[in-house]
Amino acid sequence: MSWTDERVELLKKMWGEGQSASQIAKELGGVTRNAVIGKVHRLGLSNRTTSASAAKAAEPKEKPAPAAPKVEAKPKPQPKTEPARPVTPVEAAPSGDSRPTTPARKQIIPAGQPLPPQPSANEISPEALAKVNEIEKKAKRLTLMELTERTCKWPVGDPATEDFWFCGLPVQQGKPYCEAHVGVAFQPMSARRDRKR
DNA sequence: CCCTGATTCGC
DNA sequence: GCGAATCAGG
Repeated sequence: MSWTDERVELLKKMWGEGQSASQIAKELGGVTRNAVIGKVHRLGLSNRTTSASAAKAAEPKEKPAPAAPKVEAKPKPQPKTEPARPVTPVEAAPSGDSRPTTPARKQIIPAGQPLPPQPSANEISPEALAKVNEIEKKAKRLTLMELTERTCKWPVGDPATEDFWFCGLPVQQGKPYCEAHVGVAFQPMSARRDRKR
């Protein structure tokens, strides 16, 4: 793959939006994050005020200084312009009953505790649900204590019963859930589709 | 260990 | 110009 105008443009756009090099590379396809980073540098756009390493490479080992005129004409302090960040909606806080929806919820009803009606929770694409049902078979079934940064925090079952655990599969980068659960947690809002059956 | 970006350098 | 390898940090 080569850096066509379109690809470069997308690169610029995404980079500007604060997307990571790996995400951009993934989106573009055919390139590695290294390629993206390399290109970013060549294009001149580099440090965004973002996480991770900001400017550590600020001290190269030794520079023979081949008469580098220091062509830096960019007195750009810090526009302090927070780029529109994607923002991650929820940080699953499995406390009490605050679960998004319980897909594979069994028909268990805690004695005397009728579950509150879950209105619009059934507007999830069948595909996504099916996917969830599948992965839940492989779920690590972790307890609250076992959850880590990279374990899916999707709750399964009812907290009031023994049938309660967290997915625990590897989370999707940056999200609190694994891929499958991200799929049902963050519905584009129009996964609507009338299956005629 | 996961991830991040930065730099180097042979191609 | 390109990007893998490497580096450096969180």
